[in-house]
Amino acid sequence: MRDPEQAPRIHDVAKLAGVSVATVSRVLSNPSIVAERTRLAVEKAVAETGYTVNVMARNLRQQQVGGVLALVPNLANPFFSSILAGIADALREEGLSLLVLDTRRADTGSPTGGIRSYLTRSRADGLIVLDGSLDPALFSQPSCPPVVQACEWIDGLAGPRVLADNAAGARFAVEHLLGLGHRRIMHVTGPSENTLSQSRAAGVAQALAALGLAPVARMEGAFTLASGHAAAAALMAEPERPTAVFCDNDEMAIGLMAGLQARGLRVPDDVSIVGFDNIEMAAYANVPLTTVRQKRAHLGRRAAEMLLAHRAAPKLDEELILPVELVIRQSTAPLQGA
Amino acid sequence: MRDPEQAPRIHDVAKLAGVSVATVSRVLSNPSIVAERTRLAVEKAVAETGYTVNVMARNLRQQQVGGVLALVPNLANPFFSSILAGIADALREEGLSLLVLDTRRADTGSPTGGIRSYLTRSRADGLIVLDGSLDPALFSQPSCPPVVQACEWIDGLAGPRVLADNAAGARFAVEHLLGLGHRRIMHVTGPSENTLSQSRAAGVAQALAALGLAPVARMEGAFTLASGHAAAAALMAEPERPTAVFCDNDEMAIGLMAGLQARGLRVPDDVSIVGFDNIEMAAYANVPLTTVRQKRAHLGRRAAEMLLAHRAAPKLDEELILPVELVIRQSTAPLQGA
DNA sequence: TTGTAAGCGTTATCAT
DNA sequence: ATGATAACGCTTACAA
Repeated sequence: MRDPEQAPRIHDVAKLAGVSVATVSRVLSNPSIVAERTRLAVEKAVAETGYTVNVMARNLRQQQVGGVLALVPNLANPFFSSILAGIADALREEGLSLLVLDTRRADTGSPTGGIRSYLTRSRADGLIVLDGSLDPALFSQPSCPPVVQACEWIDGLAGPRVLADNAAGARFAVEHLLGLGHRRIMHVTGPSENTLSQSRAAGVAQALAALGLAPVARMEGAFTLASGHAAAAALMAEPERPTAVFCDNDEMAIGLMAGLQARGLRVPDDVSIVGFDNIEMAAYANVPLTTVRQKRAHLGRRAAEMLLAHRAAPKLDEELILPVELVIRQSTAPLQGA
Repeated sequence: MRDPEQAPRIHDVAKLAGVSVATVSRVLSNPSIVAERTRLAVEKAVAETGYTVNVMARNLRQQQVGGVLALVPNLANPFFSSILAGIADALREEGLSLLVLDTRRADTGSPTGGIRSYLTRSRADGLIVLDGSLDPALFSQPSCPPVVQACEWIDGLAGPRVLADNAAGARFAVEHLLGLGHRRIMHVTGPSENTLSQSRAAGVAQALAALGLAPVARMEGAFTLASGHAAAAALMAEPERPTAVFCDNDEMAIGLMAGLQARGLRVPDDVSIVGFDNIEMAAYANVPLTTVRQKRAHLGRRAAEMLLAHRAAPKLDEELILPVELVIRQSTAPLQGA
């Protein structure tokens, strides 16, 4: 007899039901191909023993892991975690687990050394990469599972991607400000090497070029509240003070708003502000924030779905661009005296 | 010859190095017990083939999963995701993966049915539960791996826990308001069935009882910006309008602040507000928010460490209470005319 | 329709 | 110090 503390195995169920292990396996995975009599007997035995399949053993046999790994730059950042929520949703529907690796923290020690060991078919059935700053060489090993890039992307890494329409969002934001009569506009950007920053900068340039206007002042931030707050000082220092600011995300916009108000400027009376992302807090900011909405959970879901689709039928280099839209609130107003 | 597309197996390395698979395994897991000559030969063969162990096969053999599952009520909520970041950190140092399950979303369909199938030794080496609303019966199956409760806890589920000192935090908050002369205080709580809400309510009661004061007005919220915003209307409707509010988290405090200001009340001149959590946004709120700091990532890390410790030497029912502290900013001021 | 048995790729026991 | 081999628990040809 087996130690009753141990979890029952398929063998125990088979013995109890008086059938072979193969039949038990069939009942569990494809009940229709087994006779009703036997099926019932097996189901009874399963219930009695409390048997559940050993997922590890099944995965080994089927040469799959049963999980997808998401690589995120900062798990604590709500921007990424809401994308993860969408990914988790789509995966669960397919019976897959979500594995998470925080790339910034994992990197300590050897450069990309900590990460590399996770990028194997034996550890994940697929990869969803949310960190555009990773080395593309990481994904070139033959043992690397299929990859989908989401939200950010890596220069030099081909393959399927799901992105928000960053350029269009930035264009909408600046067009909105231009339409309100603003001409001295400042752009508070993310890090210049970040791919999101780059395409948003392109969108800003498009909006200006369409009206034949010169490029605007720029200030590089870090997507943080603190860097937005710091941008307030930079704005005050401009020889001709901007009347409107487009920030590459809502955190910087809210930080900027706080910084400007602390210096006695009013929003939107003295300065109009537009953000990007439409985080929940945007609607509850000091002055409700005009911003560009992107559906983060939906983006995550689409990325997961694309990964699953590519496992079945790899059509390389598919690129999905999700629409964004401008949400106008109270942080933007017509230029005074325009 | 083996299909060169396939990942190399330990067998391939052994053949190339002219040794047995056992020796290769030893070189990888315990190099010191094999002769230098052979070790070098094996290492050379490993490098040539690009071999990495098949983690799944190893896990099956060693009867472990190599990962810990975190059960979170809402992955998109930054409150939880920063705890996850701490958990992930501690796990990675031990070579374990972080698996994440969003319990609210997984619950769709059968009650707890979606979740139950994840709570097996064959799917996770351990569980970290961040959702106090789950059914304790879920964890009573014999096949359920070790559990540590973190942040929230489940009534009726014994076992190790890591909690912030919620009662003390609430007490600090109310003592602070009382010290400023406030007597008409309102408590905006989380859902009444939530364990956090309960212990914070206890802390509030302690602070009042110490001064022989009567219980304060209460308004039940949902830990969301929107519910805080809604509390503003409730506050205005009170027959004797409160001069100070303690909110069970910062989101509600910020929502409330926005709601009050929209009604023409000033913070802290007309109403003082204290929050809980010290989310990053608290310092950048309209009026920088006085709040109770709890170190979320640290809490997550301690929970993971406790889980790992219990795997080795289970000392049941350990309960770790982490200190919290009051961070005084500008949203609280002495009672006018006190 | 059901049973037998060969793997999946390791690690660990037992010899040598 | 090293090699042969039996597990780990399951799925899936192939046989019957």
